[in-house]
Amino acid sequence: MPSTKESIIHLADEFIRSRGYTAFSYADISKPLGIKNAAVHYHYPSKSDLAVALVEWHIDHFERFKEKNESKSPADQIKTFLNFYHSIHLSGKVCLIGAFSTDWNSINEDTQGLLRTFTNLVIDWLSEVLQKGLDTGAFNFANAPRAEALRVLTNIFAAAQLSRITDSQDFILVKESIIRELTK
Amino acid sequence: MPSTKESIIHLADEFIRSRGYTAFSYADISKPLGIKNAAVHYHYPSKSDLAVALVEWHIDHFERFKEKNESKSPADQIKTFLNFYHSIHLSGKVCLIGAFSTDWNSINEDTQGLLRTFTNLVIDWLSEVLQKGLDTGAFNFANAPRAEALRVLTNIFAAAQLSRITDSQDFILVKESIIRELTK
DNA sequence: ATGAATACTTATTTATAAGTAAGGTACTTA
DNA sequence: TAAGTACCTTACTTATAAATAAGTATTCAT
Repeated sequence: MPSTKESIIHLADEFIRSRGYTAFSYADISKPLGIKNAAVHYHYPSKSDLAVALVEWHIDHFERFKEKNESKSPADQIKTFLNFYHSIHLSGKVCLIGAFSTDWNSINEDTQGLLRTFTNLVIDWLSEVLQKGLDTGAFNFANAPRAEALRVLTNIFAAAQLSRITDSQDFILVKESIIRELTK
Repeated sequence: MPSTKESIIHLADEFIRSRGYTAFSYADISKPLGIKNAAVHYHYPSKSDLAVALVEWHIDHFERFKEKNESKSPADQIKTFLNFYHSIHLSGKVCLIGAFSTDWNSINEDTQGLLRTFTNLVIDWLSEVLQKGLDTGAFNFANAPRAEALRVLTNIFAAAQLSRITDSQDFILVKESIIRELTK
């Protein structure tokens, strides 16, 4: 059973990634938990403390994701990564990077700094996996690894955003074309 | 000299694309114009009326963009489109699609519907230009036109978002790799 | 000259947001 | 057993948001 503190983070994640950082309040969190908003302030005194804790949670989560998948082939690692975004798409949300990138001017410097760390962690991991796939002949691309990583990342996170609007097969079109292009 | 009504739209565009829809208020708009917030309500009774008007403005603007560039070659049309996003990147903002896609659950149905129209307008235009470039031999890609259009669009709008976070050459890396891939 | 439309202001309402001070309860450790 | 400490509630403050009702000034057509 998750602690109140964990439940708060979980709900904050839900709201930030479905409505945006400025669009949710402590009342949105306290109500479903059956507590008062002052209790949320007890665990996270300010909204930016909550934002910081959320990014930290995602950093931890991503580190575990890396470890869990490090023995897989580059192709399978990329597929697992894209499947993670597929589940985001199915939930109707966007990813943390997508959410906070548009909320950039509404978050404080600490959150911005941690988000930069997190984003570079993802880009660096993608670069490494793509490079490895290039070395083993599993992938085929002409870009520098970081450029290719950026293209994959921007494609997939923006696909999750765009497909909220067009409400179509667009996410799947993008996802499949990423795999096709990398392995062609 | 722009009318008050035009200035309001312009400021709303600034705020929505730099901070997000939920993060700005009528006071943010009325103050720099030297008017009262009730005057903003006079022109746009509710915030969603303002959102609808803004999307309509972007639709008009995009139609004019299409007309102005229709005589150009496919390669130049794509470059002009990417340069438009480059100016968004330099201004530190994101595009309308990027902004409203993360604010999706905070905007009303009318705005959602118009935004869907606008987004498909952009995707359809990109598809056509890409197809024409394929026919004339200027471009080279294996995807269906819509899939290729989606990849270009998601790459460039997410690059504008991502480069707010990483604060680096990442936007330019993505932009140049799009052109390189299309014309290789 | 007048009445209507346009473009506002003044003044207010209602609701919600973020945050805090002070207190209560229960469990825990010296 | 007394003092912490963790985890809350009650009750409040301060600020801001969206929206509206009613009034004012200016222009413009008849």
